[in-house]
Amino acid sequence: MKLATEEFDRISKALADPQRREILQKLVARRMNCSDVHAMFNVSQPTVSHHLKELAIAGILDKEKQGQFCFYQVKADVLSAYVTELQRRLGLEAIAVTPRMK
Amino acid sequence: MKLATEEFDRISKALADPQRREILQKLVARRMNCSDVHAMFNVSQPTVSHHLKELAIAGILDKEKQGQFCFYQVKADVLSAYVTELQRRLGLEAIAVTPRMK
DNA sequence: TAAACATATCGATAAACATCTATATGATTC
DNA sequence: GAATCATATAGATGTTTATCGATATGTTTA
Repeated sequence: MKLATEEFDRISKALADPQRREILQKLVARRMNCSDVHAMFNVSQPTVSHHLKELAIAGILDKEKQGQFCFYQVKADVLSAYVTELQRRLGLEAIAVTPRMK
Repeated sequence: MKLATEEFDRISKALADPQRREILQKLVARRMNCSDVHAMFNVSQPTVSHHLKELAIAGILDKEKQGQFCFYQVKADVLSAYVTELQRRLGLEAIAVTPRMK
């Protein structure tokens, strides 16, 4: 999977915020809905919603609506592609990066 | 090499800006001084100086003064450590990342 | 259908930041 | 030592952004 420059830029920016990185890390462990995430952090529900949206727009979260709930899930292949591209740009050995789990 | 959370945060933020990433990429190819970098981009000299400072504070550039010139050089080991830590946090296989050249 | 719940959007605010011009500092050269 | 060059700092400006409270929208349940 090849990332366009625009996508790469978006992801870099999405990963720049510590709060967003923490949210993402929780979602790496398991798929969750908005209120699950909200319960884990000391920020308001709109703030969580905003961050999830940013991560989804960046393409690293998949959003799936189920009734009144909205589940967010990490797109490991996009993250892999991002890290690979980052390595390339930084002049590091481009070892293929694979998701830990299927 | 293990990165503290604070260093990791700094680097993430340093890599969030496209202009800074482009500057960094030029420095990956070869060590340069400030005016060399300045000549490559359409931003003012103070802006270049600012970006180089940010990258240096983040720990991914080494700054070496030689007379009136100031050379900046990529610290590949720090970048490697950053990418490795990023992979770990993103739940990707933690394959050791090594610099392309010694 | 009314109440409760989950999520998103709106509008505001304060802080961070990328950039500029002007200037200071320090090194080289004539 | 005056002029020139390389870099850094100061101060200002406009933009982006992280966050909030209030509210809208849509869904489930009593």
